[in-house]
Amino acid sequence: MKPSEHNFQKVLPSQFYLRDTLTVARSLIGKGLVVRSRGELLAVEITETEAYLGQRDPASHSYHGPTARNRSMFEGGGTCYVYLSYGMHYCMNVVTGPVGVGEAVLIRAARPILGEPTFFKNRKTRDPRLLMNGPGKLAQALGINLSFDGETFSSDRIRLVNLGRSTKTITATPRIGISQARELPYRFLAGEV
DNA sequence: TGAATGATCACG
DNA sequence: GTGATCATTCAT
Repeated sequence: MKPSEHNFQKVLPSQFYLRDTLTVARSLIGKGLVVRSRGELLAVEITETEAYLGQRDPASHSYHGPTARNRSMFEGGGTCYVYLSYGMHYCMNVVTGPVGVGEAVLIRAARPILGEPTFFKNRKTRDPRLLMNGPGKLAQALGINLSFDGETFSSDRIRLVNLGRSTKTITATPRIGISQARELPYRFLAGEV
């Protein structure tokens, strides 16, 4: 389907986010992320995610309970949690489960659907492979920053939608860039490894 | 392989 | 208040 034929109207229902976090992480592969940035509509298809299981997961920001930074992780399924990573990159998460639980899915990578010229401009690269193949790169391409923290994924500004596609193969592997619980296969990718 | 770069958090 | 750590990226 050409980008112009998308309407991005099939917003994911709140029920989507209330399932088990690993299920949500897997289900987000192939879904559409739509962002309105300075009046321009941007859209990508999610290709890589990681689950962070809250207070039972030592690698999760919410492992030690609520803090000023992770506050939005506890605000319930469908909330957007954005944080500054390594002092220079933003990373975006989809909160899952009921209010107070503190679980979320990190969006790690995607492929462009709409707004590609803006993505290249934001990323300052010419190589399509380096456009959004990492959480910091994805956020930079989409213009995500802390002002999106606490937003809900059914808003006009940022939303998650069903693209009506099915992803044939989804692979699970260990998570990237963590030092705790490295062995757990909580990372999900579209396709084979 | 390591520098960049700054917020966060546990600890005392 | 302090220092180790960090759900990363990029150039070397």
